[in-house]
Amino acid sequence: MSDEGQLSVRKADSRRRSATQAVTMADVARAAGVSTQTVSRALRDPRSVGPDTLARIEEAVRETRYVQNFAASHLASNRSMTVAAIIPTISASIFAETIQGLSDVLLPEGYQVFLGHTDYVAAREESLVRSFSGRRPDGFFIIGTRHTQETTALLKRTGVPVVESWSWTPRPVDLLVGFSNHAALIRVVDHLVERGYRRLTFAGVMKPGDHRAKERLKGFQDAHARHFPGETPRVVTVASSPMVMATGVELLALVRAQHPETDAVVFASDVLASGAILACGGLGISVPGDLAITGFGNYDIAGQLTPGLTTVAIASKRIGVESARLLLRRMQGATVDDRALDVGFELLVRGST
Amino acid sequence: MSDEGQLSVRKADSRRRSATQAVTMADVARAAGVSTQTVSRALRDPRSVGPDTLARIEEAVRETRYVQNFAASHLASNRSMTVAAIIPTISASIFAETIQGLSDVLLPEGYQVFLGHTDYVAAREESLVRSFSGRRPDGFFIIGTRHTQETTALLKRTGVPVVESWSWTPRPVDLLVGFSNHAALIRVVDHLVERGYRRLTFAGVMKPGDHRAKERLKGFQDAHARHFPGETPRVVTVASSPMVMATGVELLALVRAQHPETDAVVFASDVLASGAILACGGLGISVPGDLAITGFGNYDIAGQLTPGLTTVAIASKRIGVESARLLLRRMQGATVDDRALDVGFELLVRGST
DNA sequence: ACCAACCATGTTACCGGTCACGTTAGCGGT
DNA sequence: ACCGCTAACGTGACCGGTAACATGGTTGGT
Repeated sequence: MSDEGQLSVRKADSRRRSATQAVTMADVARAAGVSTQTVSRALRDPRSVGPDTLARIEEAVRETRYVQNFAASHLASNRSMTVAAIIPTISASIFAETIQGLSDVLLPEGYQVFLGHTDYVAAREESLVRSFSGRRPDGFFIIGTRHTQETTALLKRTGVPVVESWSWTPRPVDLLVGFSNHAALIRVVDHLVERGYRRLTFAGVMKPGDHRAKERLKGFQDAHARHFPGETPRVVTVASSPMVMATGVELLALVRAQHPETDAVVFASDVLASGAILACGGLGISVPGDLAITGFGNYDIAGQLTPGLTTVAIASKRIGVESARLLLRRMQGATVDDRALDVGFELLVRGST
Repeated sequence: MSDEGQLSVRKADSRRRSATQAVTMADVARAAGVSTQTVSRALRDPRSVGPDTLARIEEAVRETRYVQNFAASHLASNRSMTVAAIIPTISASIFAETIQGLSDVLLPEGYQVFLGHTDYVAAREESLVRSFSGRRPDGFFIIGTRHTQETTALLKRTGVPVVESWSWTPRPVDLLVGFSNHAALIRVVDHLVERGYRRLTFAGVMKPGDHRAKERLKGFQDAHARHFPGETPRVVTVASSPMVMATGVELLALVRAQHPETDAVVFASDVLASGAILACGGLGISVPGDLAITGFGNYDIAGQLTPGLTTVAIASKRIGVESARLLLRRMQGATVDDRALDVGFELLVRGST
């Protein structure tokens, strides 16, 4: 009691290392007249201490402007209250929504999200997992299901729950929240064939590490083989162009040059398809009269174009939300019965087909 | 070599708390035949130990699969090697690019990025800063320059560098990397007037906490007052609609209903302007013949529309990159001479005006 | 009245690193 | 031979919390 006001004094030990004059839990304990353990209890579970003790501690926290040090907490309790998220690129708004969903669920529970992006390079993914592991996250969230062998091994060794997403695999590392890109493209092709289109061409950006794009291409090829046995599926790709509308325009030109008989273009993304639809206006190509066009992702623009873009809608935010829920359950010690969740997809038929 | 496979043995001390069988620095030290201090030195500055010792330690790290524990490092050294980033929303691709720039620079330097989003709510910003402070980040990056008083106080008390961005203020909390939204809109209005437009209307989404949108509106109003003294500037806003193209269509309808004489619409964002331009096609409105349209942000779509969208280009990725560089310099102990960096903006005149 | 069960709180050791400082060996100069 | 200096490495204390166990006071059933 009598040492009230000594908070800032903090014996000026010349060996003191930290530059900060940080208030510690001991300061709060002194101000409240209890032990540090009681302060710790009050902060992590207020009901575990007596009501007036709690009030005194809360007052002491306010008075001293105490801010808990998570690093110490982490070290002592072996829980970091963080989740590491690894995505191909932040700039793609569709992944951003997933991250938004993820953090919408995790932040209120006291977890914080580390973000890293791989730019579709497997080696970067591996080095990210490696460096993130040093933070001892309580969970991992990763977009994609294909990793280097070492990445998979690293993830398994962490001993914490791992969610893979945005894709599908029979053998997830741990948990899975995704859908089949392959099945989605089959649905697109079925739809086009049903509408009477016969000369389909797939067009997309194929970055070496973008396995979701590869799965889509594979779906196109498999469906094509089923509908048109013996015919070689038409495929036009660029490897290094950025995922922007101008690339869609470029791809459209390639399609018309290499496969002029094409009556429907299946784009690997709405971004590309939108660029192509807009370009068709200037080129005097009627959509879907001369050429049908499909996209993937159901971006904002898909419904605003004239004609509207037929595309595959993915519940991107929901992927984040469900992943967070799975992680939470596991991080809180519960067991999860269904380790794989298929969020599916929806074919949205609009004017472009 | 021969003790391969014994890693998991680790004397089963019944009082051992951590659930993990984690390899510690002591394990590495034992394997290499040195003290933990030497291992620590080898990891943080390889040149500070002898070359053959270094080789032995590196071999021991590999053999034991040691992963450094940053929490312990943080606690002991008082540096967390993290940066907290707070943005209004992750979904807006334009902020995503800034974050991409930020982490592109910080990750290679060993810093990791915590991400939180406020949804344009000041109270959420405050609670984010509060909870992030517990992680003791070595720096803060925030989009926006307007905060609650308490937020500002919290930021200052952390004692670490803080970058505010995407806006401008004569009194930053610490560092500033941004531009004047106000000046940008003045430039837009000047351009329209120069082109002969006389009946301008501003249209945008005005979320209560979106100060950048407010600054743009203010810029419009001030420029309008200068060009058309005495006239009341026309302004159409919605408060709660999401920032999507459909909202642009909605705003266009409002403009035509409330101010039918309008000959130029100044949108607060490219997203809205793009929706409006696309809708004009369907409504038989000629752009820029009947109506000129401008946007803000120079999104991908702006250059692909017909007509192209006149807009203001912001170096959004560069904001992240420069912010990271400033933070790095300060986190590494250097002093920064120029605490405020104006990345400017560029008016891109296209067909829509 | 007695003892078990329980609640609120304190005590002790420890989490896994790093800092400050100490020690040792090797070297050249005088 | 002595001294000082430097490079390389070790020792002990400490960072700021929390788990496990211990303690003292209440309560309630028999």
